[in-house]
Amino acid sequence: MKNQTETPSLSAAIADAIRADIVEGRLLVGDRLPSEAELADQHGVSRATVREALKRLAAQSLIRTERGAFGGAFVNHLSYDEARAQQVTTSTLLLGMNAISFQVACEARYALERSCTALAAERRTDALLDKMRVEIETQSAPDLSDEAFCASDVAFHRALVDCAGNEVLSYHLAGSVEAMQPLMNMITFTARSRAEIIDLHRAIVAGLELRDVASIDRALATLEAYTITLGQSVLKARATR
Amino acid sequence: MKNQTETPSLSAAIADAIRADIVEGRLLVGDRLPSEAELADQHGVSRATVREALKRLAAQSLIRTERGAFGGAFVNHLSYDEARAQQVTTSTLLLGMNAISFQVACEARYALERSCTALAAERRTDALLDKMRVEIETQSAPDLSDEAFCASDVAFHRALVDCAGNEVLSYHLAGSVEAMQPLMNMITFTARSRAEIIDLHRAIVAGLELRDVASIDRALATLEAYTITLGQSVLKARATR
DNA sequence: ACGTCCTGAATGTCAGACATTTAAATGTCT
DNA sequence: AGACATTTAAATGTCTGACATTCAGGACGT
Repeated sequence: MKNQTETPSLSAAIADAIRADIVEGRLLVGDRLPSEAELADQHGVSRATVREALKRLAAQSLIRTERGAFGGAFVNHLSYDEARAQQVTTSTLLLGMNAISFQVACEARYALERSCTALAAERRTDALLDKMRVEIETQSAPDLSDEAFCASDVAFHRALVDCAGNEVLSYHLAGSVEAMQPLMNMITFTARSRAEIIDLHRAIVAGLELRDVASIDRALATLEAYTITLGQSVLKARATR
Repeated sequence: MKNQTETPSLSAAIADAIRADIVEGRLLVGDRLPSEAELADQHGVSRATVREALKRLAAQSLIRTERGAFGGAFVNHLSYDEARAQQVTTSTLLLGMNAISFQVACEARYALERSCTALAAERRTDALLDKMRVEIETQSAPDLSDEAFCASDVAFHRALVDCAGNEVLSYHLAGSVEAMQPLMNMITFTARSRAEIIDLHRAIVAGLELRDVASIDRALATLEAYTITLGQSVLKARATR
């Protein structure tokens, strides 16, 4: 939690101080921070500087501000959705900026996803199985765009991880799956490859229904290998272009 | 990526616009943004508003600013360390704010961690095994504080996930393990429980050395069950207090 | 009792100023 | 020509004071 060996800007320092108050429990969810003018007084800086600090915290969804009488900055209740959205933004950028091979990213993604299979087989509900079947139907439409196919694919895997019935696990896994979407979007899915993927999706649903962990793991491993070959063919095509 | 159904503040809107430019590739790593004065002109707002927008982006490590001549705001290269630090902050807050049972968090953590065992057994290096042995030594010191024990525990598991030799996987797993640390810190480790944990750590190292995936998984499952009982005893003690 | 207006406190925005930092241009000496 | 000192300009960081906007709650009148 320490950085700034060089010129620590005041607004960053104030943001760090308030962030520590929140993370370490001195400020609780719903608490109201002092007004900008009061914070400026307390820290001996101008209101503009305090505002920059507050905007930093708002960007991390740590606080929320309300206008009007008895408004102000409040410690925000971080929901799973907000947290996942931030995680996805960060992970997406990380993948996009670090010259990560498609293979490595894919390997990580499916290794993570397999961590839900045992729990998912045990706890899957009919509602989630139905959702997965609906997505398979969607994916089977012949005139579906690549983007829509990818989106449905994400929704399918999202439902799979939700089967584990563990919100924390869902949060982590859904985030890592969604973060892969930009990489997946570069793949053009032929009718042939879509059929292959849909077959594996059906195998996953069947495995969940039978509570057969091994068959789910097998389907995911096959899906991983197949996705990697698809990705490599894209890269090869790009190289010879 | 859409929000603000209500009063979209200008600084938030400008931040969203620039963020989209970065995420969607119109601004590349290292690119310099226009100066604050130019951005203010372009968007028809004051410099203060632009600065608040830039601080939001800086809080997400999307940009970095440099002072002086030919300084400015540059699209930041997001490193694994920065990304993990953010992920940890977000996940820690999420766990702290959502009344998550220790059991659920623990279940998720170990489910995730087991996703690295197959690759780790295959790819573990002597250097990482040595690091894990050093941490076991550290944990064996009788006069170690609970915080130091937890810190060494995190370092041990960090080395374990690094054994998988996949940076992306390490990023996700290390983040989820570190995010658990505040919850782990509430446990007071007796000499007895430390010995138990250290034994399991030894079993993990032995399993890695023999490339015996099943024994690693077994040790992790035992560790999970044991950690959950420790956590529950803390909660029980707290309830009767 | 009920709507209307007013008021006060807070955030959101603006304009202009000054301080500080830093690389590059310029000048100066050997 | 080369090494060093100085100036300069562009940029961020900060401060000040002002005004706009929002909104709960009270005062007021009907």
